[in-house]
Parts: sequence; structure tokens; C-alpha cells
Amino acid sequence: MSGDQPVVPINFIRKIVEDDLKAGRIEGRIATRFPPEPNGYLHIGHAKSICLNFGIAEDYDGTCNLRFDDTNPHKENIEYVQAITEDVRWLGYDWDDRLFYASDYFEQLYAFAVELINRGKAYVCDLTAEEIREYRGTLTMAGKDSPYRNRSITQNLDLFGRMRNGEFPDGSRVLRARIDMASPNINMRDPTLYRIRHGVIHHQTGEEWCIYPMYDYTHPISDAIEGITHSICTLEFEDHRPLYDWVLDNISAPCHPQQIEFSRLNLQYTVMSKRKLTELVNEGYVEGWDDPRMPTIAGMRRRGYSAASIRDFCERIGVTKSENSVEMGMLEYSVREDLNGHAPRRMAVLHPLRVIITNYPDDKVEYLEAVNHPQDESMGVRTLPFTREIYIDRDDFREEASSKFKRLVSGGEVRLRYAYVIRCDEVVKDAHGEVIELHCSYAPATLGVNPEGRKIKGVIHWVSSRFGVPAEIRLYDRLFNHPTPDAARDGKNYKDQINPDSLHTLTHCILEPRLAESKPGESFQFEREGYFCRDSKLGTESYLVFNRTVTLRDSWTKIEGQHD
RNA sequence: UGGGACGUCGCCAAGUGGUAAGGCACGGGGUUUUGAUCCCCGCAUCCGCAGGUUCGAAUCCUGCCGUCCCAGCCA
Repeated sequence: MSGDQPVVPINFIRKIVEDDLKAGRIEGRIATRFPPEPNGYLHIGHAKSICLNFGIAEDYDGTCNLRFDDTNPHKENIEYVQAITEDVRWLGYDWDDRLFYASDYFEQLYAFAVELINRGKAYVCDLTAEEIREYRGTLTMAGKDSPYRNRSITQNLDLFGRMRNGEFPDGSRVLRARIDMASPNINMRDPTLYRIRHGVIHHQTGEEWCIYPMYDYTHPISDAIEGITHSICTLEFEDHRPLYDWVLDNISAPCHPQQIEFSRLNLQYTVMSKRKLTELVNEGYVEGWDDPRMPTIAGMRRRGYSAASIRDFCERIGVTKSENSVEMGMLEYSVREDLNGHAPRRMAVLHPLRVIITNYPDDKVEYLEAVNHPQDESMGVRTLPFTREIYIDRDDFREEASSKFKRLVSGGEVRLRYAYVIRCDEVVKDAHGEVIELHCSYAPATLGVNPEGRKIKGVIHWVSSRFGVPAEIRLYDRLFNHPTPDAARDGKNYKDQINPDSLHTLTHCILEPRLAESKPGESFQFEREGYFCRDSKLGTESYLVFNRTVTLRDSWTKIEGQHD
């Protein structure tokens, strides 16, 4: 340990690490790794693993490698490598010069396979894929030995060499471990170690190889080569641990890392499998891997989630082996907490309603001072131009309302944030009875002071119509209608539960002028509305596009729902 | 029904024989020129169920029940 207490609460994996350290079971230093397959973008579930692996390395003075598990060139490509690299770095982690690829080890992997053959622990099998499946047996029935299981070492060596040389077509032969076809653990029934794949260009090794090693064989050896001490993975690999150990026990491995499994993250109202996320992208349900509705790191970043908030979330949910279904409220709490502390406040009107302040001169402009953060003076101040014509939000006006409604009503008064108290004198409607404009009067003596003799209950935000800048604002809702869209119900799959209203685009919003200077990717709190992030892809210098990251906590809709 | 794992408050999660932490959510109150923030207070006589061991069990034993994962030449 590097001295201070770990900032992250202790979990069962950290406990194991600490115990190993105390017992002197670790030769050098703690070494972990994050091993993504470059076949899709990283999501919030990966963030949990990244925080765990890199976090342990940081807190116990160890190292964490970034290693691409690239043994299946059919599904992988270099774009994903780049996206994953960027996302891990953005989350705030660094691997120095320890960026590896499983494909870096292909030659060593091959040599270890030859060693296995020489020890009589692996053989070349000529069964077809279908036959292998039949021979494997079932969950309740033992499998039976392949007729090729007892080939001589010489013949296996010859055949395996010729597999590498490209003498056999795809699917004609595989290299298999020679373990136990009757094992109650199906993974131990002579699993495939190598398959033949001609004609694919591997993003790292090109056309150098026509045989590719399987995950179960590659992973333990890659870990051992890198001197990993704790190989942390998710629960579905628990059944594979005997195989992980078998591989290392049957070759001259440099060391034997310990595999530890934890349960993957399930977040309500979204899906977390790469296959499903890929389908959402490829079938056009979303606008891409970085669509702000996606639970991907790239999507969340674009939506306005900070790296700090994602890390905080990963700490809060903990690490265990039990199945879980985390509520969105947890994630929202983490973003709000971070953004509340760091996002400058601004004013923005989402649904504009014109207000004419009849007793304010038409040519007058006052520049009113507003703080950028009510609890953090160091964030400074800005000015807001105040004019005769302004916009307020339609939701902040009602012709009549109960006394619970603290905003503007006909004949009533309300405080304009950082400005004056105004009274609504007249409501102007169009032919359909729709309110199109309000005529108000302001109380000049109320700038920074409360009026005598009456209490102004409400404060609303506003933007000068002359100086305000137009913008598009995108409001997001959950991508799915059901908390667990993964679970099949009534013959429906997850795509049947997609929320058709997950995106609302508001095209006539008005922002306070200062926002024209914002940069793509910058986050703000639009007072009384929520946290918003300038989109990094859409919009121009003169047409701003903002994404709503999350709303502010809201006790009003609850109150409103209870009465009248 | 073979093997592996998991079941503590609506959700996440401590606890590993000495009499149920904490967070989120929720409810109540206070401060407030954001119905935000912040601050108080409340929120499992009970730990999947049933027996047993013990002075004493969520923690040990036995038996049930429930949930998840595994039959890719995917990872």
C-alpha cells in the first residue's frame, strides 16, 4: 500500500489483494489488467471493471495493463481499438508503456501449444464442428472421446505445424486440449485451443497467421507472460477457472496468476451486452455508439457525464458476486453531485413565452450581475442584459393556480432571478385562445432587495429577447420502457421495449448571451432546469446544440401531483 | 434434471458466533433571489424458508425453496 488508506471502500477482491500482500504471496508488486476485446465500444459495465482493475493498481502501488484480447479477427477492428483506448484514458487512467495485445503473444502461444502436444496434453482433431458438439455430450450426459484423441505426438506435431502452414482449409481441423470428456464441467471436455481462419486480415498481425488461439487458452498465458498477479473477470468465467488453471499447470508458465470473478453491472432501463448495443447501432435505433442515450462511455461523455461522476458511481455500487440491478437513480445522483459542485450556472429558456415589461424603456439596457455558482465564489460573476422584452418559460406561467404554485399567475408577482420583481397585468392570446404574450410591469426598487410589506414566493429564470441566443436543446429519457429489457416477457425481446420517446428535440430555445462563448463538451447548470452539455458533434458557432445530461432534483412535480 | 455460483430494507451493500454499518430512493422539518444545493430527523426485533448445535446464530450444521451461468471452431 502506498501509505494512505484506500479512498475506495474495501470489497472482497481488495481484501484478497491485501491478504496476499500481507501473507507475502506476491513476489513483486500487484499487477492487474483490463482486457477488452476490440469488437465494440466500452460501456458503463466496463467502467466498473476498469475502475476496479486500475483502482487496485493505484491504491496498492501496482500496475494495470491495457491488453486487447484480439484473438478473433472476424469480429474485431482497429476503430474499436482506438475508441477503447480513448475511453479508458478519458476515464482518467494511464497504462504508461504497458499497452499490449494478445496477438503480441501468438508466437509464444504457438510454442506453448507445441509443448502441450509434446506432453500428450493436446491433439489435432479432424471432427467437424457439428461432430464435436455431438461428442461433447450434454449437461447431464458425459461426452465421448474423439476418434483422433490418441494420435501420436509425432503425428500431432506434424499436423499442427501444417495447420499453421496453411495446408488445411477452415473448419477441417482444430487443436484440442486432452483433458476429460466425462468431466461434469463442460468446459473441461477437451476444449478447442486453436482454429483455422484463412483470408482474414488481423488488425495487428495482418495475414501472418491462419490459425488463431481461443480465449480460454490465450487468456491465462497472456496473464502469465505479463506477470499478472490477480486476473479479475466477470462471473460467467467462473466455470472456466479450472481450465485457466489447467493450461498454466500443463505448460512451463512463468507464473500462475489467480483468477477472481465478480458480478457484472446491470443498470435498469438499459441493456449492457455488446451484442445488443451493436444491434441498436447497426439497426438505427440510435444515432451511433456515442448517441447520448447509450450506456456507452462515449455516449455518456457526449451526454455530459463527467469521468469523475462515472468513477464515483462505480465506487458506490460496490463489487460483489451477487446478481444486481442498479437503479438509474444511483447514476443520476453521482452526476448531479459532481456537476452541482463544478458546473457554472446559466439561464436558458426551453419553452419561450414573450414578456413585455410595459413600464421599462424600450431603448434601455441594464447589465445585471449574477454569480456563476451560489456556493463557490471563486467561480466569479457574469452580467445579464435586462431589456423591456424578455422570455420566460411557458411552464412558469399559469392564468390561475393554487397557492402551491409559486411562479407567475395573472395579476400576481414573481421575482426574475438576479433582476426585478414583476407583476402580470395582461395576458395576450391568439385566435385559438393560446397565450402568446404577457404584459407585465416591474418594480424598480426590487433589484437586490425584497419589496416592503409583501412576500414574493417565487423566482423564475428569464432571457432578454434582444440579446438571447437561439439554440436547440435535446432532452433524453430512458432508452427502454422496462427496468429489465433483457429479460424476455410474453415472447417479446428487448427491442420490443424500446422507448419511442427517448429523445425530444426543442428547436426554439433561448440562451443567455454568455453561452455563445461555450465550447463543445462544456457542462452548465441551466438554473431550475438541469445540467446541460454543449454537444460535441452537432451545431455550429451560431446554432448551438445542448444535451440535457440530467434534470435537477424536482420536488414540485410531486407536490403538483398530490393536489388538485 | 450434471456442474458452478448467488440469496441481508424498494435498489446497491457492510457484517464471517456476541445480539443488523453506510449509500441511493422514500417520508417529515429547517435555511434559500435555483420548488436546486445544504442541514436535521425518520426508515429491517430482522437477515430466502424449515429444523438443529450453542448461554447466544445473518454468521456453524442439515434439509428444502428461489435466481443466475455453462453444451461457440465467441470473449
